[in-house]
Formats: sequence, C-alpha cells, structure tokens
Amino acid sequence: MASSEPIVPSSSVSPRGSANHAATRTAAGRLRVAVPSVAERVADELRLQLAEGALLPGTRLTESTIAEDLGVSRNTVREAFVELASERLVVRHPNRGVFVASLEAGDVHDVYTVRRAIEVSALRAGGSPEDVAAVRAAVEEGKRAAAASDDEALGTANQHFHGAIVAMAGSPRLNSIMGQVLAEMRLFFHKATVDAQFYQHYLPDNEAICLALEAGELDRAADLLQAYLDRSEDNLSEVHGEAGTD
Amino acid sequence: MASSEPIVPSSSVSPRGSANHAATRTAAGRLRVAVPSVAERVADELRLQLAEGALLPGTRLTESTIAEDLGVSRNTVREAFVELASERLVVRHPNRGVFVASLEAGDVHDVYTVRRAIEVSALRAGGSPEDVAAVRAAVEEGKRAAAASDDEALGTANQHFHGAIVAMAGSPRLNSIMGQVLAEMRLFFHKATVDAQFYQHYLPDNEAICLALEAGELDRAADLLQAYLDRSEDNLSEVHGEAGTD
DNA sequence: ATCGAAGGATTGTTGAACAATCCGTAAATT
DNA sequence: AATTTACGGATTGTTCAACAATCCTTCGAT
Repeated sequence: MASSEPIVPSSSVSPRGSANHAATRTAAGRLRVAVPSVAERVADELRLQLAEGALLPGTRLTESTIAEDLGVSRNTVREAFVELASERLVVRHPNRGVFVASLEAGDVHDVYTVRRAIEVSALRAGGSPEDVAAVRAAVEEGKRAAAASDDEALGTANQHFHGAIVAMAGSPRLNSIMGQVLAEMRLFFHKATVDAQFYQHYLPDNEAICLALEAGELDRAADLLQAYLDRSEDNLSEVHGEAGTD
Repeated sequence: MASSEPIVPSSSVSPRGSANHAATRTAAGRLRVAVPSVAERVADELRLQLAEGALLPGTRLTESTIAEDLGVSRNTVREAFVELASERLVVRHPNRGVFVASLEAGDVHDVYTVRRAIEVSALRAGGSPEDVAAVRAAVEEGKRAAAASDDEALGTANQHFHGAIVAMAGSPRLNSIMGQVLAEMRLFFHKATVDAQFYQHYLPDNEAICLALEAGELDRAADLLQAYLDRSEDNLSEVHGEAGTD
C-alpha cells in the first residue's frame, strides 16, 4: 500500500535530495536551502500516492501504519495529516481517524465554482507572451498525448493547460489554490475512473481558447472557458451519479 | 501576551463550549457534535489574538511559551502551527521558529488578485434575494458605524460586506478562501495601523455596488467592484511603503 | 431480533528525552 | 581594530512511551 522506501535516511545525512523544494532568505539576503522537514516529506509522499491513485478516496489512513511504513514517528504523521486536511485531500473524523477525501455531488460543483472564479479571472486579465506560450505548450502537449493515445498524459496535459491559464495571473496564492483544486480533482478521477474519452472531447476547446488568447481577445477567451467549465461540470456530475453511491 | 485563560479545562468535561464549530455526520446521518480538538482550540485562540492585533506581524511565537501559556503540550502547539502556516497567518522558518506573517509589497498585490478573482466572480453570478439582503445589511451596518464614528465597527462592517458578496456564490471553498484572505488583511491593518478614514472613503462605493446588485445589473456591479478593488489596492500599497521597511 | 455490556484497537494528548541547528558572546587571530 | 573562530545556551525537530477517551466489534443477555 504505502511505499516500502522509508522517508528518513537510515543514518547520517541525505546525500543530496532534490532540494528545489523551498528556500528561505536570511535578513542579509543569503540564500539558505531549506531541507524539507520530515513532516513535509511525509505529506509529500502521501500527496504523491494520492495523486497516483495508490490511495483511493475513502481509504482509511491509520497513523501507526503509516508511521511504520515510512519509518517516522506517529506525531510526525499527525503533523502531515493536519496539512493534508487543510488541503482537503484528507478528511479527519474526530476519534475515528483520517480518510482519503471523496468528492460528493456538492463538492464537484463547488470545485468548479472555484475554478470558474480563478481561471476565468486569470484569463480575462491576460498575461505576458511567455505566459501565453506556456498555455500554447500545454495545448500541444495534449495533442501529442492524444495522437499517442496516452490517456494518462492527456489528463496531465489538460491539467497543465488549466494550470498555465491561472499562472498567467502571476499570483502565488492563486497558483497554490489552483494546485489544491487540481489535486482534489485528481482524487475524484481516480475514484470515478473517468472514461479516457473524457479529455479527448475537450481538446478543440483548449485550442479555441488558446487561439482567442493568442489573438488578444481576452473576453471571448474567457467566455469560451466559462462555457467549457460549465459543460465539464455537467459531464462530471453525470459520472458522479454512479460513482458516489457509498 | 497570550491569554491567561488555559485552553484545556482543569478537569472533567467542558460544560458547554460554543459548539457551533463543526459537526460530522455519521453514515446513518445522525448528527454528532464535534468537540474541537485541543490543537484546533489552540489554533482558534491564536487566530483570535492575531485578528485582535494582540500578536503583531513579525512577532516570534515560541513553542514552549505558548504551550505553557495555554496549558497544552508543545506537540499540540506544533499541530496548531502547521494549520496556521497553511493559512499563511504564520511563517515557519526552519530551525528558527514561527513568526506572525507580515504582508510585503508583493503580498498586498497578490491578496488583491485573489480578491478580484473571487469577489468579482461571485458578484457577476449574483445570488438569492436573501444573499443580496445580507449584502445590503452589511452596507447599512457600515453606515451606522460611520455615523457612530466607530472605526473598529466600520472595518468589520466592510469585511462583512465583502464576505457577503462572496457568500452569494454559496461555495464553502470560496468562503473559506475569502475567510483566509480577510484574515491576512486584518494582519496587515494591524501592522500598518491604517488610517481610520480609510474605510469612510469607500462607503459610497459599497452603496453603489449594492444598488446595482439589487437592481440586477450584475455586470455593472462587478465593474464597480473591480474598480473599487483596484483603487483600494493602490491606497494600501502607498500605506505599505512606510510600513514594510524591515 | 434487539439491546447492552465487555474488549480491543485507534486516536488524542501529554511529557520527557535527545540531536540538530541557530544565535550571541567571548576568545583568538590577523 | 576588525575579522574569524570557538563555545554555550536556547529553541526547534523528532522520537518514544505512556495513558485517557473514544469508537467499533463481538459476545452475551433479554
């Protein structure tokens, strides 16, 4: 279930972990590489497993089990849980444990409400040529994935597309919110095992939105995106009907 | 500094805490009152002190001190810190401690970017008559506060106004995001000790936006709000110039 | 079949311990 | 005198062990 690889090194220091995680700045401006704390690494590992579908919605996450699996203390796992719960990836039931979050009917609508607000706003404001290029890149990435019939890649390409749209705003907070929302959606897709055709359907929309964006017709692009999201929500709600019957 | 009142009851159960906090629902649908965990109560207490300005931006929060002050364990304080950090109310410097967050120049702009996205979107979508009534109520609340020259009340009325706008969307996630954003702004105001006149200035705007909303002219209301937020950000950025020099 | 009483398991919370890290100060060096 | 080095105290990061409180299941009684 969980990875067999322990989170903490057996002894001594870790040689050179991928340290692109975070960095703090001293008063003098000296850059200090922030080694992610163990708790953060636990959260990262769980986030990864959630994204990969290794942990499906509804699954119970027992503190002691995860602590052993990852070779860390129960308290540390707890800290990770607090973080994941604040991201809504996990739900805490007092005295009962934490469970992988599961999007109910209302949640799907809610998530789309957030997406509409954020994505449309970002699109309407436009972005630098580089930002637009990133959107275009995501569109092409999707086309390639479709050509190769790689469903997995198609899904991530689609997420890149919407991520790139939000990134146009250049707002760390919006990016982080969007990141969380996309993580929630990934959770849902794994639960519902959404049809691979699902994304195919939206490739032309992405193209159209991107074209409008490149042409500087921001309002039209925004309207297209809005319609896209409305339609997407409807489709997903149907899918949900047969999925969320527990 | 911190409240002298301990967070945990000296013994036995708490008689009847204000239990409007959260409630979980069993499979059968039975309602279970969720007694907030100690960690959550610590987080609540800290949030309160942050909102009241008892803890100013930049202040260091020492784990052991807070643990003693609130009569809880250091580990519990840590859990609360994780939560507050995820809300950006507090910043964690690895191995150095946690500090009350402080909005820098870029943060002010970023916060307003989020507000523009969320508030304008909610306003453009409109809401039920009750939702609109809540917005109107906040406007009147502001007028009363202005008449009474109650700066404190004027500020909260303004937050109610913007909160009511977002609430129109009926989205728990948007509400929670807005709540966090407003909490961040409160933090900033305490740091900058913004002029009391500040809000006075915007009373007519609130009235105008509300009127447009009540008239069903959603797009116009949205445009007004957008302009309002742009102007507000400019004002605040000026104020910031003399405040964030550290 | 319904209800209630153990029993076991898990969570919530604490307290203590220890290594790692940081910061300020004093000593040593240039 | 200025800079570097070394040291010591303080605080964080993390673990461990314990215990009460709570939940879920099973078993037994009605």
